[in-house]
Amino acid sequence: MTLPHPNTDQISLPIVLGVLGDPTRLAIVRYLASKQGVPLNCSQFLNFGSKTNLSYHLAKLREAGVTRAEVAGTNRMISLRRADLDARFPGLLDSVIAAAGDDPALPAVGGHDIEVHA
Amino acid sequence: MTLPHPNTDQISLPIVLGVLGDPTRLAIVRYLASKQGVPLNCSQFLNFGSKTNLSYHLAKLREAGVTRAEVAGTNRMISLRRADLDARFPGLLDSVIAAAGDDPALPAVGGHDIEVHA
DNA sequence: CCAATTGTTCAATAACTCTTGAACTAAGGA
DNA sequence: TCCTTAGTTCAAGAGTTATTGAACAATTGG
Repeated sequence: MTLPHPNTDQISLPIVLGVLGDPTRLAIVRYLASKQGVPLNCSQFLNFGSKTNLSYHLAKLREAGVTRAEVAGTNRMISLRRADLDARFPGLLDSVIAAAGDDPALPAVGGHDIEVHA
Repeated sequence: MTLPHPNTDQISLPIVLGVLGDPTRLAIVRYLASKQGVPLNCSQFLNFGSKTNLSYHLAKLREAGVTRAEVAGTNRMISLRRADLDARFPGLLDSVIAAAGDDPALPAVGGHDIEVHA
């Protein structure tokens, strides 16, 4: 029941760059980075289009080695593979996240905070 | 007769990442970086596919703000916009180039050195 | 067991990307 | 002037990507 992930040495630079070259995915990565290593389930960022589309983009990120998805019941806990990416491409993720933070043209880091009781 | 380039503040992160997420263009960038700021004309890297295709990829790089192309007679002198990219996305270009340098799966930094007399 | 919740997979479609050859423009040199 | 050299533009093709709704699987809770 575990989902397929590349291991660290299989992560490819052009694939990672290509995957990050999409505004939706960049926003997802930025959102994950803003949560400082806490894994999150998908429903916390349903701002990113339809359910199907989010699933599609999360699969792209996972298959590229940018994120990790762990199955927890009916949820998938998504986290950034910070350490793996830093080991493979030192400084890359940090500079991308920093650059994304400055860019007002990007979709805002959405994700409603969890509210008990709506 | 000058070709269109974005100015520094128009350079977009997702576009730059998308443009760099192609092995051919990454190889071109890597080649330019290896020449340390010396502008080059196109014919020096005709290893990158057909003439048309090289023109296509160089236009992508230029339009994204990654390279500058200056017209010099019948040649175009191509250079990396290092300073502009560093100003806009600090550390990004360096980490990409460093990462590309380690990746054996990427096309080699070709570009035949200019030989007088074949 | 039945229903609700989470997320994936499938099929379809519109849009975009890469690649090519042929035709073109523009500058330089004999 | 005519030929060559350097690149671009055009038209077309194959292939890929992003997006959607419908149908599906799997877990949790009554």
